[in-house]
Amino acid sequence: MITLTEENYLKAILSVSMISDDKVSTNAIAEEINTTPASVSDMLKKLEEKKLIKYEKYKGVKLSKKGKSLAISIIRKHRLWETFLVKKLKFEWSEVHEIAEQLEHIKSSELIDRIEKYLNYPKFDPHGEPIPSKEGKLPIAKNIALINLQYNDKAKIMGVSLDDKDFLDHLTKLKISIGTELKVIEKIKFDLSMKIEYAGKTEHLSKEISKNILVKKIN
Amino acid sequence: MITLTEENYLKAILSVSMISDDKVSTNAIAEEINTTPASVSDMLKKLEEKKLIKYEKYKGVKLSKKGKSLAISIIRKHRLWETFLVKKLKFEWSEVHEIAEQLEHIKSSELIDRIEKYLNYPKFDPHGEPIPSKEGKLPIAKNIALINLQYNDKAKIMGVSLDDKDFLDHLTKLKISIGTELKVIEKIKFDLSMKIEYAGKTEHLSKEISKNILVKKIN
DNA sequence: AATAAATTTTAGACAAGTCTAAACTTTTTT
DNA sequence: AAAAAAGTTTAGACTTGTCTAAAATTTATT
Repeated sequence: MITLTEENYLKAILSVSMISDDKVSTNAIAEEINTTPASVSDMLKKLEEKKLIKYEKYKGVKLSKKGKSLAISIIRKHRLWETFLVKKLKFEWSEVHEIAEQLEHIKSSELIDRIEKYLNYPKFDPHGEPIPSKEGKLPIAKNIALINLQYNDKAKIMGVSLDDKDFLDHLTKLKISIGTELKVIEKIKFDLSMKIEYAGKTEHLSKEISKNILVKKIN
Repeated sequence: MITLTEENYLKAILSVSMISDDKVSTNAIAEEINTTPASVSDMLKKLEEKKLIKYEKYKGVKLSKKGKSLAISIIRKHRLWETFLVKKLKFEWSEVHEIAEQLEHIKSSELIDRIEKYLNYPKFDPHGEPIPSKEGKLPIAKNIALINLQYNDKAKIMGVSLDDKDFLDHLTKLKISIGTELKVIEKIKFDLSMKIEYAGKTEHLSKEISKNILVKKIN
């Protein structure tokens, strides 16, 4: 039996390894879940014993096949529940993260498969993140961050990479959402902010914002 | 903050006190949640400290106002989730108990209120049990157990008082469900079993079955 | 009313998960 | 290549919830 805490560690390890790919450090995991490196060390021993990770002291950690598949199944549940909350229960996209953090630990694969069917097999969650399949494939969305676009580039917003209430509420206020098409009309080197044009208006976005918006270039 | 375990204890205390009403014994609680009386004693001390129960050593326990309202809110969540699972996700009534046991602990009153609205404010769950209101009123369904009917009585099935897979699957096989109308055509004193007639057929029900079927007399 | 039986509580131990402080490795700097 | 810094692990303590065995209390029986 795998505990809720163990599930959260697996998810954190997957999440960190998405960025850096290779082996994951104790400190990085501790940061991800706001705990101490000492606690992480303790837990890594337990996960190693359960064959959920490959772990060598002082050398970092990688998910095992079993661990990765488990972590992906939790991501799958999280994103399907978020989709359910927004599509069916009419929550705002900024409100669903915390609730989905709880729902993702409900143990019943039958349940999540039925939710998926009920939602008509969605491919993306409300933040534009891809939903892993039942078989455990985690599609890698290869969108780029808005901050990387150049002057005059046109793009379509595909999602966000930060699930934070303040951030999402701010986007909502700016009327920026998935599907919005935009054009970069100025890049300010000094603070890495940028001006964009969309829906007939112009807005100035700080780097904190543009870093976390995912886009696909269009022409 | 109230823990999952504490919630389960409150639910157990409410559940036991529904039968006997008065103060609840340590042993009865232990039996209800399959643990030892010693563990219950330990937990009662903690619940008393949190003012969720009124507890005197060796004298039994009662829910406080706060404790009762919490327990009822858990029942409310349980029954609404069960209704959701059956009505929207097309689960069988025998399949939903275990999943609802998990879902009832999701912390978000907004969520459960939206589920309630999404289901159009149902009054009863799939087993015929009444769903407490948001304000915490637990309607007492005053149906009687089928076993208490007399020879020639007619009745309509209003619900079941046991949420057990084998039991519910058995009823489904007999085509007994909520709304079924029946007539008692024989009562066997020796083993407390009975014969009933419904939907144009006759069935013989053991006391284990008829004890757990709730009915309302009709004429 | 005294004793036996049943019930309940306490004492002490254990497992999971966490933390701080100290010790140990690895990496970086000089 | 030694010293310093950064990163990681261990030791020991604490919390929550559990258990067994023993002690205490209440209830039932004679």
